[in-house]
Amino acid sequence: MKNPNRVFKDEIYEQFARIGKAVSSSKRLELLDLLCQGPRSVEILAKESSLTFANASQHLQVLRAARLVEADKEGLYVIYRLADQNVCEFFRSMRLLAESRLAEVEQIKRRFLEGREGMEPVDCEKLLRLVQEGAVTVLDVRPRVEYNAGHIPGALSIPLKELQLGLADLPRDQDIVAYCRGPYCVLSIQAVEMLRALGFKAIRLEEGIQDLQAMGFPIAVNEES
Amino acid sequence: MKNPNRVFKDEIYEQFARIGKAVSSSKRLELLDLLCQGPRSVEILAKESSLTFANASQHLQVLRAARLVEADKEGLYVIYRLADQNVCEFFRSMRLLAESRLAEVEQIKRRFLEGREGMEPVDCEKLLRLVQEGAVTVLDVRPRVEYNAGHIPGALSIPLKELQLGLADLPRDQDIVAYCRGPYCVLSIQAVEMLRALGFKAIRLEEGIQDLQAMGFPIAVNEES
DNA sequence: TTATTATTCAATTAATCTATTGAATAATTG
DNA sequence: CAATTATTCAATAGATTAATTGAATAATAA
Repeated sequence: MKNPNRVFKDEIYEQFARIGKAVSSSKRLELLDLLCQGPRSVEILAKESSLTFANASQHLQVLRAARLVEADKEGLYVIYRLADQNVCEFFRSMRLLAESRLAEVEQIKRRFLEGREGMEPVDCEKLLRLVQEGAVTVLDVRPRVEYNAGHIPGALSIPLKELQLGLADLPRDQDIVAYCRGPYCVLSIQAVEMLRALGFKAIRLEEGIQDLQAMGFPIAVNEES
Repeated sequence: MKNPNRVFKDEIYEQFARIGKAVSSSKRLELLDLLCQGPRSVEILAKESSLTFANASQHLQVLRAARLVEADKEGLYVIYRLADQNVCEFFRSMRLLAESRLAEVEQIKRRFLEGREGMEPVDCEKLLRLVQEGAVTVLDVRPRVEYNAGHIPGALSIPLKELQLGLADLPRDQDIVAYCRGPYCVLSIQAVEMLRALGFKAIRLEEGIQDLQAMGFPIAVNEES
């Protein structure tokens, strides 16, 4: 039972499993997905993922122990961020694997969109065509910090919470394509529903910035002030 | 507590976590790694991973429940295989993430190779050069079935177990580059040690077929008889 | 200094996972 | 048919994990 080859393999796969264990909880995956959008404080992460602070903090520490995220204290806040961009790509490949292998994902998505007619998203190739024709306004409804960290070039930033106030900036005669963090972020769905109710022609882009980036589309960044 | 957006997110991330749970055990990762080399019976998988049959069977069923592997009964044997090639790529990206983020992996590898002088592997760019110069014999020491499923073009197949018998086919005046399943498979290390003890000039390639394939190198396949 | 705020720690409980054992099943062979 | 072989199932004990609660810490503001 002490064959050195066996010990070696056990130790190595045990290390790989550290990554697996870190991503084996739905809440940690949600936190990781949020962190793919940019660094955040525990407080914000906890709110966005409907966790208590203590609970979010514990999950973040598990992610940190697996070296997927890092944290720095900035004044009163602890700011967590991805340890590096590969983590974001790894998360994405896991998501894509789940989407392609687990029929339940499609099912859950369909059930959620049930009764919301015309919520079928445009895909990003089509968006690109529309943009090039100049026939469309692209609208980023994520919080402003996320827009600053990376957005579709030329997109307008109106966070969902401020949408009521920002209506004046939106054209009534053009299609509006709203996007947010990706297929499982509901901000763009809410934005489209709201805009339609107000008489705008709004449609939804399913992909988030991470997806577009991975697909090779250009991304615009605003320097932090 | 029944906000439909929250329910949707919980359900979606719970699905993603199915993949994470499946790869959160070191033994399942070892099984998955083996299956990346090709389909196997429970018996063989159990032996290679030092698990009891019952235990291997249970782990394989967990992998199957996450839809990462599939199984078919062929006569007396149940043959497990990867559900699709993306699973192999996902495993590889997880391995690369662990290698880049977890210093312990490098440490364990170093400790294992300690005392085995000159076991530093050649990298595959260098191998390519050597092959093109015709100055080298490439030796695949994996079991014959794995060789048949995919190997380096022009490589000689002598499974480690048959190496003693196959020595006559090996040149004494040329470098021999042995390879196996990858950096955590010890077959090529054992082969190189054995060959050196017998006076051959042997070196090791760290990468396995999966890595070479992912890097875009050509792979040769023998049709099954 | 005290109070406030954000985060972490510690202890508990409930739930889940792992390895182990031995029995059950199912296909094949004698 | 009985025996053999490969695999799975079921039951258990031990270990690990997750959520909850309330207290502790650490930085800042009053």
